[in-house]
Amino acid sequence: MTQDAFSETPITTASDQVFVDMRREIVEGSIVQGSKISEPELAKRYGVSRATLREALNRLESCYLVERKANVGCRVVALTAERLIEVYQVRSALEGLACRLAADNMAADEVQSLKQLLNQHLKTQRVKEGESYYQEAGDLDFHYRIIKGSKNDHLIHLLSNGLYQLIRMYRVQMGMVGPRVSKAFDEHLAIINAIENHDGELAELLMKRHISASQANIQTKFNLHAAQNERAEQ
Amino acid sequence: MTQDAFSETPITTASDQVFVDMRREIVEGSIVQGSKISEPELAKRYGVSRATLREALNRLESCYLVERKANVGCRVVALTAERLIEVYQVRSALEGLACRLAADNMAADEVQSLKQLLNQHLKTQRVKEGESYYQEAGDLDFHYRIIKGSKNDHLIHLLSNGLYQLIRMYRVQMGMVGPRVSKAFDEHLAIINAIENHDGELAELLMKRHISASQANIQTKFNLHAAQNERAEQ
DNA sequence: CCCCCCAAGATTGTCGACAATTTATGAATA
DNA sequence: TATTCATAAATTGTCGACAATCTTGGGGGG
Repeated sequence: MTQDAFSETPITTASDQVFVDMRREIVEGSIVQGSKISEPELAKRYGVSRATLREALNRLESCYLVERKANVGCRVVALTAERLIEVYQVRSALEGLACRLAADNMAADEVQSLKQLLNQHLKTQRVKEGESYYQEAGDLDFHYRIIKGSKNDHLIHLLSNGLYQLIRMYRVQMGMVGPRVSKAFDEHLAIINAIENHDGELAELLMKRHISASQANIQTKFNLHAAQNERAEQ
Repeated sequence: MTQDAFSETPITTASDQVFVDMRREIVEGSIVQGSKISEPELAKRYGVSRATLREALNRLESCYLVERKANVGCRVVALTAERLIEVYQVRSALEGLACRLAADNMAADEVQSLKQLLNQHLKTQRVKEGESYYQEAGDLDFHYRIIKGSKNDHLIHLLSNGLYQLIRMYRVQMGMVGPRVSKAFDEHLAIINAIENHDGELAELLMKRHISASQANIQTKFNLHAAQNERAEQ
């Protein structure tokens, strides 16, 4: 599974392409957070007309990566501590729900496949100790499968097309490569066990706790970042 | 508070106007659920160019009122029983969260104002017995204030600009004027009391239960509707 | 010296037309 | 008669240009 796991959009039209490209650049920070977006400039850069670019901007707004004001323009979302908290509060509630539903609705083979994936991640983790593979792609993959396991299309859309790009943006730009790898693995294991036992209540609780831990982890990095920036400005 | 309580968008541009107009027509059923949308036709009807109309369609898609397929077109969302369940599962989780946060973050005067509003609704309800005023506008108002009381902007946006138009669409088109009025009032009272006592856990629980009851109520109407339609088709 | 106002420049919103794709129509074949 | 394929019609996607709005810079008045 690639880093574009959550973008299941088949790219047919030109604005699709621009949307996907811009999304990657924003998430990775090539287009810096908080910066203003000039329509004529970017249209030229991507080699499309302004109408096509605006179509892409609309979709980026839908997934909270840019913000728009009438007659003023677009700017990339700013990664603040407050927003991080807000997003994670919402994420916790929604993914908790997804987890509870998955305990009822996930097919047996889906559960088995996910357990297998976890084991595979464990191996990979041992081999590439210290690498960010597991934390980045592996973690996303795990969460994504559970979300889909909820079988609630509205919820799936809300999380994969709505929140996760923003979450990834925080993770990538904060440089999430911490020592949480092994801990996260254990937490993942407990969650999948609860799901396998169809214990929705427990699964929800564990997922919420897992996400809280993840939030605390990012927040630490965030403060570190902020401190660095302050020092740099002096 | 009007029925447009959840549309806080100041209408500056032409596409804003089309967006608001179309949203009302879709929610109220003037543009029938499930029907295909012809861009040239509607553009002419609203007296704007296709570009402007498409801008509005993009926003309608963002709040789940229309669905889009590349190179095929737009159609109004279809009100199915499955979707109703999905939406209410999400609503329950999100508004439960909002309620829990409101118990911590709502200012004392906001709480007082809300209690006052409830009493006012009680009076109005007695006067206009059987009218749908309370259930429609009053209920929306109550929920909206709590959502805003969460002070979580992301959550507020997700609910008011995202879910509530779709919820209203179900309620309006199912003709929600039931006998749940007095029951709903008691439930609202219990919720606001929990919030006043800063008991977030209880407030969340009560809100989730309140929403479940509301869902059951709509679902009954929905089945009635479906039965009627079946009979009509024979 | 600061503030307000006005004009010039730049940016966004809107329009009509063209290109690309999908859908409808109908003739030919099995 | 049902099916398939090719062609025509209609719809969506994209473009470049114009209109409306906001921003910037400078000059005049307090």
